[in-house]
Amino acid sequence: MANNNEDIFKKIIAHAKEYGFVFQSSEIYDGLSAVYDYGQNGVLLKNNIKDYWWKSMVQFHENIVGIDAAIFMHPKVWKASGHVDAFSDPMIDNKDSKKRYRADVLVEDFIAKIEGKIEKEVTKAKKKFGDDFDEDQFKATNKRVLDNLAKIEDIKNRLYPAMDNNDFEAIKLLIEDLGIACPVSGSKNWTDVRQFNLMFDTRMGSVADDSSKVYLRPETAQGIFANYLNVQKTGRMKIPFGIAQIGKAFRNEIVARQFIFRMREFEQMEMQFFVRPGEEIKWYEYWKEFRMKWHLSLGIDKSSYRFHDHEKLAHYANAAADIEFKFPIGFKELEGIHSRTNFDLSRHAEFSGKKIQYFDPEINESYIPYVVETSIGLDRMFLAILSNAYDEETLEDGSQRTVLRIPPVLAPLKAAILPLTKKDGLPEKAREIMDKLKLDFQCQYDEKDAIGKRYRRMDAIGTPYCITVDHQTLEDNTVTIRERDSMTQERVPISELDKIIREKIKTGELL
RNA sequence: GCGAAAGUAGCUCAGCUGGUAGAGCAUAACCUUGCCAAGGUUAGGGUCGCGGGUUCGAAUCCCGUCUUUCGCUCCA
Repeated sequence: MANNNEDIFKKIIAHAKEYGFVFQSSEIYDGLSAVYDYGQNGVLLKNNIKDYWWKSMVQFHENIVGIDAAIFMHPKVWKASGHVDAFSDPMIDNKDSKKRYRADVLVEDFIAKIEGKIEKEVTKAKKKFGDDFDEDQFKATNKRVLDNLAKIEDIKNRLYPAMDNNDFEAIKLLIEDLGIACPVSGSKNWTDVRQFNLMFDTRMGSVADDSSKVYLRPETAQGIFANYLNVQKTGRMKIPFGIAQIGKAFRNEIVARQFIFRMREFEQMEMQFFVRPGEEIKWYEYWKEFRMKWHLSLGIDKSSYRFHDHEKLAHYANAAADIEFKFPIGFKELEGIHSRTNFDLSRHAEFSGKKIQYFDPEINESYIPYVVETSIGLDRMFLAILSNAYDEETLEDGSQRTVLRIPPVLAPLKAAILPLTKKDGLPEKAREIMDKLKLDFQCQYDEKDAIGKRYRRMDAIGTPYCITVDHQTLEDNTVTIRERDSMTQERVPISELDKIIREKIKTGELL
């Protein structure tokens, strides 16, 4: 069964490439690891997902507005958010146990062990000498203690300068010299010390010194927090209100795999909702429910979704849950709903020196707003839609077709216009219809190959409706409209087409 | 990052122990048919992932490298 799911996942990846949804980046140069491009159909699907999200969050909520912040931000933003410090530690791996440690922590643990030895000596001596025992004097005279203290001094004199200078070779050498072994495997078979900063950085301006270093944002949220005052003031926003954003973020993952599930460059759709302190849990519950409703509005089976409440909370959160989706690779995080307290805004107030406060006239009080965040991975949503839609159907006559049952509102193409034959004026008539419909819908005209084959081509990219122009069309201006999932056809007047398609697409749309 | 496997046309693959690359499907043009893919004719498309070595000669053997897949590890 697990194998079966893996196979399906592989098939979906192959299908995504074959039909122009997702290509590996720079494929002609052997590809770039964990970076992907969206193709001619992929970009349409992706844009439709964005649109569906944006409408439900911004257009349908009077108290939510959008922004589009730059990817570059002032470096201090990432100091304030904690991203710089949390991810600049030197790490070392044990090759036998495959465990990873902070290199400096390994050394400090070693120091702690020596300190433990000293402590033991002291306790022993205390027992021996009783009340007359002078600890300081003992430490200053006992040889074993002195040796150990000198050793600690020695280690510290090597460790801290090396840490300050990011001299990883020196740290590695220190670990080797001290003969530190892995607590799990007991082995001294270490990799080099490496720094894993999840943030990409680059230089701004021409001077290549440290002061011009800027990061590619590892999350879009900070662009919202940094603009909180701007938006609240210029938009005359009253709490509770939200700021939404769709945009790219970048994380230099050590291991990024599983197709577009984990990429180094990815896109988030986030909304930060600012609330009165004490009301955050109420809103947290509200957004959890609302976001789940949004997913279910696409008509995907309920059993494909579940909540996963976090037990271990991040430093900034007081409640957090994931919406997980049943990907072919198992239930995985698709969206996060987090109650972020006032951590971010307070930190930005502190680091920027600006007063980030909201005066709440209803309770006559000033406060730093609390934040409830909804954050969904656009690429993951794309993958969810794609893997849910993929179907290899065996028809009544025993033949097979591959069909993407993408919700019509998200489908790359809404309709295909197909003349039944290439002559008798049918192409001309079909072109007429195409020219009219393309003003409202993404359509494709196709006259190549047998009609059945053209239907299958459209099935493979998830086009929900095929409009076929036949000889009767020339007589009474009606066409057939063929539905992707049921493969049934109905005959309708050309003049009604745009209305009918609009109505059909609307089915299942949110709110 | 560690370990294992793989990489030949857009896709799926063949090419036996080294002798200078093939099929089916797909694509394009034309003909034929005309409501659920795969009729006919023709054409385009590959320095066999990349680099190096061995050899008279490498898709084939060796080394390195890149990418992918799986397992481990990581994932505020």
